[in-house]
Amino acid sequence: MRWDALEEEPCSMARTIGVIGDRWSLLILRECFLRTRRFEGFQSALGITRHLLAERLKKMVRLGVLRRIPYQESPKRHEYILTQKGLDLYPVMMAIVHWGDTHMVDERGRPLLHEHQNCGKHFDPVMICSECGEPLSAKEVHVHPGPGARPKTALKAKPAKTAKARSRAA
Amino acid sequence: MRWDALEEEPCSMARTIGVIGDRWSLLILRECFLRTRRFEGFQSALGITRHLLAERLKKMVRLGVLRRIPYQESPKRHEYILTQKGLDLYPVMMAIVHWGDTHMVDERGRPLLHEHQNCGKHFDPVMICSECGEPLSAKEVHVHPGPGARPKTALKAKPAKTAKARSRAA
DNA sequence: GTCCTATAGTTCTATATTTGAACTGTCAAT
DNA sequence: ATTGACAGTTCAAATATAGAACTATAGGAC
Repeated sequence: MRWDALEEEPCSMARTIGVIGDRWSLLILRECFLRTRRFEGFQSALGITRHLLAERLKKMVRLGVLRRIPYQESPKRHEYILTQKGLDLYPVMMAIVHWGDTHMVDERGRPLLHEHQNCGKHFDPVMICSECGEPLSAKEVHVHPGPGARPKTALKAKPAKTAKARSRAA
Repeated sequence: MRWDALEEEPCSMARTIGVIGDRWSLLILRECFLRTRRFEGFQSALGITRHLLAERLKKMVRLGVLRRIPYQESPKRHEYILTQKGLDLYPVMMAIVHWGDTHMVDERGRPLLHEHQNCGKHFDPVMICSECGEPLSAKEVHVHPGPGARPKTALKAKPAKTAKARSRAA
């Protein structure tokens, strides 16, 4: 499967993976949320090759996650800022960070603490049901096909052939 | 940067990306949450090559996200189920799906609807602050170094050299 | 005006990863 | 004795990423 095929899948997760499903895009977005805006900033913070960085920034601009805006003339320079669509990825980022904080920290503890300006406290992100407000767990959720569903087919339907079946066909 | 270097980073996001930061791992996990358990099930649902599927399953078992348990003897067959560590990825999955539902659907609407058994309603996942219960947005959160932080260094510190600097050195 | 630096890229080759297709091995059913 | 289901493994070819150098514009130092 090619990357652009993902965006056509009748699955919101596959489509989103087409946007953020590679490590550099996710790390670039982390930097965006930490207020990095410029090419050199991303490059030195991440150690990503300049080639790939240029590529990924272009892609995320094309997909509407980042906007490229000039911050000076002569020489022309631009910076990359999150669009609303990009800002909306915040829960994804926080969910990822929180899982890492829970399962991947070493003995020294968390690398970053998050403070909610609203209440002034260090917090963890918690995911709840929009309807009843209770925390969500996988076991309490059932899925149903929605209006954009497709008859049950594989991402790529293709019957396997055995060696015997092939030799028969030949 | 190599993949295994990610797991050493003093950043919960980088470490998590080392686990789930590639498209196939995420799609395999999607299938796990949709109750797929077996090799052929993953393969036919995703169209992933058998080679990579075997590889990724092994990796996720090694990382403690999946457990490989026998479901029959002769011939020996195993299935892959989520550990608690794997189940804890649910908020990450839901956040990804929800972003796709918001920003990547076509005119036909959502491919999947989620029903919360608790309240019986179709819902969206909402991320809130564990302390005050208010929904989170990027702008209301400040980050501070935690106990596991490291003095400010790049993922990979390496000064750039200009052509001139190089010819001087030669 | 020549050199040096900062910034934002582009280009090139070497290496690593992924794809696609075929092959292996065990057992049950026909 | 053959076929099919299942869970992989193997290998060549295509694609992506890493690493390093190069290009371009402009400001300031000398």
